[in-house]
Amino acid sequence: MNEKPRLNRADFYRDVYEVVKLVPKGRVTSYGAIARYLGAAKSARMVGYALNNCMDRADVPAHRVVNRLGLLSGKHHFPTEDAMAERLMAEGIVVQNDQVQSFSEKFWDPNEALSFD
DNA sequence: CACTTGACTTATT
DNA sequence: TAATAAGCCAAGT
Repeated sequence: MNEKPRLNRADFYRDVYEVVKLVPKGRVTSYGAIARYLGAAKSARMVGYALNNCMDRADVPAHRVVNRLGLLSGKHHFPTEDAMAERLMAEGIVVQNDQVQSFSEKFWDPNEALSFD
C-alpha cells in the first residue's frame, strides 16, 4: 500500500473537517487520532490549526476534538470559555474541570471506526 | 527569506 | 511518576 505522507495542505484541512464531522454525537476524538488516520501522526498540531480555520464553519463539531488526555485544550479558542464543555455536555458527554470524564469510553478513533471491516 | 508560535504527541531523563 | 526535550508542519511576523 503506497501512502502519501505529505498531503496537500488544503486536502489535509478538508480531510480534518471530514473526519471531525464523522465523529458520532456523544463521542470525542483526539488530534493525534485524526492526524494518524490521515497518515500524519506527527502533524497533530496541524489538526488543531485546521480546526481553528474551521471555527467559522458551524458544520464542523470542533468541540468533539480534544487532546489525547481528554482535556479541552481548544476551549480557549471558542467564543466563550465554557462553550466547548457546554456543547459536549449537551451531547451527553460529562466534562469536569475541562476534562472529559470516561474519556476512554467516549473516545472515538476514526481508525477503528472506519476499519470496521 | 529567517524566526517565532501553535487546539499535539512521543520519547527520554 | 513527573518534568524536559525533540519532532512535526504550517502560517504569521
